This record gives sequence, structure tokens and C-alpha cells, in this order.
Amino acid sequence: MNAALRRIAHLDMDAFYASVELLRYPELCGMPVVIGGRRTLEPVMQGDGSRRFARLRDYAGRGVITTATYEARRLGVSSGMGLMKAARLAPDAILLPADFDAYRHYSRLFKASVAAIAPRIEDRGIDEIYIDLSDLPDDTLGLAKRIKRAVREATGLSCSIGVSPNKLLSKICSDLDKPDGLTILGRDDIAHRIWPLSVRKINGIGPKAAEKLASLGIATVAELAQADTTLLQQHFGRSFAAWLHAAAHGIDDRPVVTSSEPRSISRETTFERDLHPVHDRSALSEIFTGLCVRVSEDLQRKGYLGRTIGIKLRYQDFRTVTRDLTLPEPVADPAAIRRAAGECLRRVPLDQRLRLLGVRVGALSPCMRDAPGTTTSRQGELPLISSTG
DNA sequence: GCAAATGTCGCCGTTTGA
DNA sequence: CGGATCAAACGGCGACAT
Repeated sequence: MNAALRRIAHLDMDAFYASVELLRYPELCGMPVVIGGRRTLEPVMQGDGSRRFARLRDYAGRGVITTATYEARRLGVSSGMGLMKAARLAPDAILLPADFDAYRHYSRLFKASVAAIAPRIEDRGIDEIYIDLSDLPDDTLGLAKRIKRAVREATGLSCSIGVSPNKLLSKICSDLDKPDGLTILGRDDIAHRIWPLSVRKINGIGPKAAEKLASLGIATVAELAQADTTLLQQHFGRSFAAWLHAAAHGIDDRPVVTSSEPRSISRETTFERDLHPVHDRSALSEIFTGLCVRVSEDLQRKGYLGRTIGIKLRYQDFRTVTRDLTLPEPVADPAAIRRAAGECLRRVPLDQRLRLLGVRVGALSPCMRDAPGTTTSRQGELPLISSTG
């Protein structure tokens, strides 16, 4: 329709998990706080009515930082960093466990508040969305300000918004003025505002591609925009090279996708210590079955069957392997998943200690479920080929 | 002795069926 | 009958994202 003059917003909640925690523990405002760790201790109430919080220095384990407040980031820690490493940089920073139920709650609140103003929303995870403003009558700046106010009123949280003619540019510019930012970018601003940035700011250029570009003397978007297309093609292939070139020129025609179905559902876990396939066989087996049960529960809760069962292993040396198996019929029950996952497991070398195990179900099809509470089950009606021998 | 959990997508080699 | 070929499915893997 209006493909030529779209107005696309990208909204990103500021330090989302940490900010939600600060609503609960306002006394932490202004302090370096990080979220992460599986067995991080909840704060405990003390005799004088104040709370005692865990510090990064108290942490032992293999967790990573999920979110850090801006105060913590100033001390050099950032999301994805191992907590043990972060503890060396900021031992006094407060450490809180993640509370996904709370984050999901606030996620729903902020998305609903945006939807009341602009309903064409693409979900991009728990803390960000794209919004297609094209068909709304209002002026862009007024709209963006209204959305920011609505989010704050609904949640008490701040967000950053970028608005531009497409998703690529909006994603970049929502980040330009964080936190509590608002950046509106037109085609004429690309050279001035986008080209000086690192190619890493382009969503889709990760560490590998950036490294390869660097080796070609390309570090900024401007350099990428100017790069010889033949050279790019030689190193990245036709399709990726064309995309790189378009991206550097701010060209992106992807629509805002307002609904989608999941492609796979998975569960994985990193062990507290690396487990030996033989010595820790029973522990591994229990974990493995537990993952299958949890994936099965997820499938049934969400109303899906899956036909492709897969496993993921991470070895002591951090190498990762996957195996999968496609069944003749989609399944959701834990036994069928466990059986197929077990078959996958036999195809993988087990000569080294393991650090992680995961189970995934893909090739999903929706399944009509009975109302919760009924016990009707079709599982087991058809005898499955059993190769447990 | 650093490196979570969950999910999507694209590419490539192989298999399979026509 | 053998070969060429083509598409679709599958399986593995890597890159990237939040």
C-alpha cells in the first residue's frame, strides 16, 4: 500500500529486567545492579526492615549477566558476561535472580499500552517491538511521545524509540539515544547519522561477519556502503553481499509482521559441573528425561505437536553438536520425545565430559486439545515402532 | 581458568523419489 | 537400463538475536 513512505518505530525497553527489579526494590535506584545466575539468592528481609542483597562477589557458579543497570555498565560489566568475571570488575554490585514471571507481566503491560495507540505491532521478544505507524493520522513526534508516556504510565518504566522508514534503521536509532531516548530519522539523515557507526550496529551483522569485514578494511557503515560490491560478493556470496550493501544504504523492505507461530520449542540446561557420560550416567539420564518432560509440558500447554525431535550437547571444551530425528507422526508426550531424543543421543560421540544438554521439538503443528482437566488421550493408540533393544 | 536459555533463519550436503 | 536432473525432505551446523 504505502510501501514508499512507511513510518516504522522500534521500541526497546531500557535495561528491562533490571528496571522491573528496581520497581520492586526502589532502594536500589542509582546503584549498580545486575540480574543473572540460576541459584542467585533472593534478597532477605533483615531485623531493621531493610533488605539484605547478594553482591556479585558472593557468586559462585557459571551463570551470565542477563541485564545490568546503567550504573553497573559504567563499571565495565554487560549482558552476556560471565558472573565470575563481572565479580572481578564490580564486586560490590548488587546481584538479583531473574524473575521471568514478573518480566512477562510487565511485558504484557507495556505491549498492551502501545497497542491501545498503535495496534500494528510485531513482537520481538520480551522487551522490544516494532510498530507500524504508517496508517495513523498523527504526526510522528507526537505519536512517539504519546507511546512513551503510555508505556511509563502503564509500567513505571522508560523505553527508547526510534522511528524511520524501515525496521533496519529504526532498530539502529532506538539505540542512539538510550536510555529514555527518542530518535526520528529520515532518508536524508542516513549519511550523517548512520554511516559513522560501526557495522556491528546493523542488526544481522554479528561478530563473525564484522570480523571478516574488518579484515577487508571495512569497519563503519560508510565504508560498507562504499565497498566494492564485487569484493563483497567474493567474500560473502551473492545473497549476503547484496543484503550487506542494501543495509548500508538504509534499504529494508521487510514488513512488520503482526502475528506468527512458533517454529520450535526447546529446553536446555548447563550443569553446575561438567558431567561424565559414564561416571555420571544416571545423573545425566535423569536430567535428560526431565528436559523431555518439560518440553512435553510446554508443547501441551501451548497446544502443539512436533514431528522433529532434536538434542543439543555442549562439551567441556564448549563445542556444540546437535542431532535430530523426524518422526512419521507428530507427538507431544514425554515418552515419545524421550525415545526419539534417546535415538539422537546414540548418534553422538560421548567421549568427553558434557557441560550442557538440551532437547528441542520442531516441525510443530497445532493440536486441538481437550479442555484442561479432561483425561482423554490419543497417545499410545497407535503402536510406535519400538527400537529400544 | 569465562562463556545462559530460548528461538529463528539460512546454507549445504545427502538422501529419496520421480 | 543407465544416466542426468530436479525438487523436496532431512540432518547438521553456524550465525545471530534477545
